[in-house]
Amino acid sequence: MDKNLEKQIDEILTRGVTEVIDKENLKKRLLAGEKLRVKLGIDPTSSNIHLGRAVTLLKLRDLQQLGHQIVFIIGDFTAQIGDTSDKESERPMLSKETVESNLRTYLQQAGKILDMNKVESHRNSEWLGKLTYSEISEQANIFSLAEFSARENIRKRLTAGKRVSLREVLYPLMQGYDSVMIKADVEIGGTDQKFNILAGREMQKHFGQKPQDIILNELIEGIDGRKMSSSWGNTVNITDDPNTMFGKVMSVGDDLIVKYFISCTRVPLDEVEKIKKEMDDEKLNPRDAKLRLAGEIVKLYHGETESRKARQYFINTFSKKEIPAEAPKFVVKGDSIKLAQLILESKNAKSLSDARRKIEQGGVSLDDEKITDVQSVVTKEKDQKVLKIGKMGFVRIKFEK
RNA sequence: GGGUAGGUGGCGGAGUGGUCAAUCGCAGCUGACUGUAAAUCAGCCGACUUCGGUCUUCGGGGGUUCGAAUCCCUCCCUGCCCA
Repeated sequence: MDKNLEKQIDEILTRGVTEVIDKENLKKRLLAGEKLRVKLGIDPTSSNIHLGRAVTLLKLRDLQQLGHQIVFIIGDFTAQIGDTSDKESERPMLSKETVESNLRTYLQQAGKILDMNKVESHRNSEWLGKLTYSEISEQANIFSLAEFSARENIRKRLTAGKRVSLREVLYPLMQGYDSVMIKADVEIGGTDQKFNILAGREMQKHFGQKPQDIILNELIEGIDGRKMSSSWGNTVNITDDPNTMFGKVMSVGDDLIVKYFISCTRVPLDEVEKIKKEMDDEKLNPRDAKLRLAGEIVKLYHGETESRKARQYFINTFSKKEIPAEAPKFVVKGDSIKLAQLILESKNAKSLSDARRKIEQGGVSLDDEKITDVQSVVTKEKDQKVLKIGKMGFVRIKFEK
């Protein structure tokens, strides 16, 4: 047996993974060199792929590199139904147009991680839209109401007196039927998907197939420590520009460093272990570990050069508080402009009142000089000077006729 | 079908005729501090303003009143209980 392959497989089945069902079986099949069909359900409810979702995609990449067939199920049908997994409220149904545009951006972003030429993909509207009432009834008969109401997120809402629609209950059936249609060997997803993915096993058995194995990935916390989710606005998106991405990772709590290293990077595990140990022994400053982490993550999505630049930018602007060399330009037509207006137009405030507030509160400085007069006017003597708004906003002012 | 409770700012949730642009918590913003865009602390947190004020908001529409988120009518939506 190839020792190296076995090591790789072990890593696939453990790194950032919370649970594998059925582990023995899956490991055996992977070792045997079978080409497995690995399913990922994509829910085009939001177009941005964030680090949390990328955990799963990275795992798929590992599998793809071993020669397995990745199969995307695009939930264009289910997206219009709404999933309940780990949601505290009902998800809205989405229009066809939104789903389509989300999908396009999703696939483009997924291409940053996976070789999309080798990915097979299907839309579940292909088959779900054709099912008849009697077929749906047959499938619905596989499950009982008790199983559904026992799910934590459903039960919580039920006891809290929130509405749970019948429509939502159908969701796992659909996801499970997807597995049947593509004859999935393995399905991958976040821990929150456990129930839905397990439903796939039951469905497959019902239709005379071997039940799929399951890899459940760890869910990672967002920059505010809560679960990373688009609806919380605490995500690091893989399309974030290098500086933003770097900064967001730097703002993550210290206790998440190791978890991020494991789930969001492919830094060798023995190195991660070393970093953890050195931090525990206080030989390594968590800040430095985080600098490395941010660098690794940015490198994954933007490449080595950009990663190095982002690191330098961060150190200069936040640690040394320098004004960045490449602040975005803002062109002013004419000879002068009101400061508040300038802040608004350069998108550093959401309204004039907001801009005024920032000035009053001492958040605005021009050419290293704090300005607190709300009525200030910027004249063209300040051409090419840099305006700083808050901690992150920089604008180089350019006057033009 | 019967009963009942509701719909308030990004979210949660007070307020039940004037002192309400509306308590409070979360999110957000600014500052101080810090290795950090973390934590903590302080302030801010509808829009516009010549900083005196002005305008638009409490599910939609209509009404009563000097005056309504608060009272009445009507429409729409939702929860819960019973069938």
